[in-house]
Amino acid sequence: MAERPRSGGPVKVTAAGTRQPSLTDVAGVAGVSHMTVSRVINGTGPVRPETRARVLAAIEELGYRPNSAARALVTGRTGTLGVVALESNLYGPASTLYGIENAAREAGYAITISSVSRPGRSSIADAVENLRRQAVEGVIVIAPHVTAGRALEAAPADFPVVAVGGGEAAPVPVISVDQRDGARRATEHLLALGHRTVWHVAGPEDWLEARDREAGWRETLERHGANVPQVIRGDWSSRSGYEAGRSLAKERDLDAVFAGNDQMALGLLRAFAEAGISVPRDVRVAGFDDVPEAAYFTPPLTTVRQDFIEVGRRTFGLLTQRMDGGDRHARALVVPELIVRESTGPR
Amino acid sequence: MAERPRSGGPVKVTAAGTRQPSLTDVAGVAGVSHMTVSRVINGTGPVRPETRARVLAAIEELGYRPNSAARALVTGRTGTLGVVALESNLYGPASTLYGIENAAREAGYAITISSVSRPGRSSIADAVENLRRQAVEGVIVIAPHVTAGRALEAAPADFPVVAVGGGEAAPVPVISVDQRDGARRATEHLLALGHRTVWHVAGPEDWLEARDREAGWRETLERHGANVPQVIRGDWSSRSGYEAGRSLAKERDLDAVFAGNDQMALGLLRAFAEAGISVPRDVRVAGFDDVPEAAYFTPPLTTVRQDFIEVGRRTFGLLTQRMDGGDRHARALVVPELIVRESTGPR
DNA sequence: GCTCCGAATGTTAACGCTAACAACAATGAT
DNA sequence: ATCATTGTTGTTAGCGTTAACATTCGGAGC
Repeated sequence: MAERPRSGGPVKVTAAGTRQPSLTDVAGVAGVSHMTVSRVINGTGPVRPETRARVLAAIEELGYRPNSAARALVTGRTGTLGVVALESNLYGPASTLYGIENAAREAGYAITISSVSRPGRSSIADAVENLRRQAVEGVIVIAPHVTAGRALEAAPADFPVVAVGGGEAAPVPVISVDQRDGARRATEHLLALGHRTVWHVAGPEDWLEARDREAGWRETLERHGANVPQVIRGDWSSRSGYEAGRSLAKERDLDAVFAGNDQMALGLLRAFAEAGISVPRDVRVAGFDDVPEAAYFTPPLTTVRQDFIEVGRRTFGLLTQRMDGGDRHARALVVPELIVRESTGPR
Repeated sequence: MAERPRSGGPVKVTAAGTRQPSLTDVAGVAGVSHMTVSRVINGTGPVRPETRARVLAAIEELGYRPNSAARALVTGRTGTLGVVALESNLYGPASTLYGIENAAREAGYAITISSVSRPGRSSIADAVENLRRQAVEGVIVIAPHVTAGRALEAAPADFPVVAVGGGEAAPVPVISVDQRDGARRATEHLLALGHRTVWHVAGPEDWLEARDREAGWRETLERHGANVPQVIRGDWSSRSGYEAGRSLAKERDLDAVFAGNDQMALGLLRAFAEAGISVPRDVRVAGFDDVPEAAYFTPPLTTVRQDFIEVGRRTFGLLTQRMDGGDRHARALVVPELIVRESTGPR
């Protein structure tokens, strides 16, 4: 029953103002060395149960909180990952962010974000540099943008960066949803309904997702020997979809339209309603993303669902692999799913 | 012309593997002491132009990056703020987050996020504690939730926490949009169109915003001597709005409905369309938030716009004030704006 | 020619923590 | 009884940075 004296020497107690208690303070109260306290906290090395209890009590009493800066300094690890996010309310990126944050938190990592208002080669590079200055251990770039991919081509080999949904050519691991496959599914679904061809309202040209969806649509039409109409280009917004719809409404043999995302599909529906074109009776419409509202559009929208939470989780997985020295050219594909609703329903 | 020798003693060059260069390494290359390098980097103290140039060259050459952990350890400041965000794709919270991140970045702060899947007393407290362990200098809680507010009541006085859109009773600075006023505007707009009363589809009871909007609606009706119909409760989702719409469609003298947010309004529109009820001819509908899609609903939705970017900016401002010892009971209100569209248009 | 001053630089000591090794007791084997 | 072994605790030395003080040096003032 080694009843040690409750305090050894002159203990540096939280006296001068508001200084946070340190390991040494706890050690003083518990009557042990600071090392023993460290061992209790980290579970490294053996500690006698009574000692442990005494230390835990002291920690509780002082409200001790480990100093992460000191820990990071000595271990060289910060336990923080950076995410470069496009500053937008687009459903996909936001969901991906939460997926990543969840997976990271479970694994004991914190997430620091650096947002980018307009993606561009230098802004992405700046954001990454900004995060490196925060001493993150790795960076995830959510920027499904052509220029983002280009920015990543210069990614240094000695620092782990992964990209989600972009930068196919960059020497960093990439995880993405198979946009082509999704577009193929939507297009084939429309063709199977007997339409001779399918129009397409594409997203902005500098988005990889937009390109891939367009490519998937085009390939499918060509494979089926269908005529490939002129692409109409939008910017993902409902407004641009609306404008596309206004010009499409003038088209004579308009049968089916595949929109690059749900927002633009909404704009289409709006424009068609105004023009007295009934969906699905006169024209069938499909979208992409399956935002939660899509089921309540007028009419409910057929669309392609992407599992963003899964994307986030796998992205985190790819990053940890990369941090452990994994391949710079790893790739992962998430397969989307077609959700059929009334907008492509029976007439 | 003090041409010092290019290297003094045995400089600890980046030799053993991948160790990052330190101040001392830079000092060795530049032929100065590490303190001079520190002064060049931080702009503290005088340095001769030639010396500065030499140091900058050495920094460039080695690709030196200051070690933020070491800096944080000695200064006691991490330059990081924490944000507790509700894990949702709701338009408002996501926009607020970006507003905060922008303002913070401009001021040289990094943002660490900790998301919370379901708000609750302990989960919020856990998230805050989690962030404190990351040594953030202050925390912003975006959780317009009743329980969130309650969790903040226990917020320690020695650590700066601010809340956005919640926790009216908590001893922390709060910034919020004037929900009551927004609801009043929408309700009065509908009453002014000649309706005897206005129905309300409210958000979940444990959301403060839902309560405030409901209160604003109720007050307005009472002030105008209108009958106050039974509130229908949703959960912000389009699905719940749709269900509310189905039951409202059976109501006999249904004239006008004020939905607690735009998503639920969308559900209403859908249900009414299915029931053969025309908006705005048979029923007028208003929403809340002005999500970007609202202008393209069928019909375009009258709604109350909140400036979330402004909210984010002011939240950051309030936090920095608080960190400088500002009042724990500061409050800030952002005034919303009514946007009139076809859903409450002429019949 | 000497002192004094300020500009420029250097030296030393923390900051709070973990890694590495040292020390000591109790335990069991010999 | 002796010695290695194991369990438990302590001591010391950094990690890379900034704060505080010390030093050097050239020129201004007398």
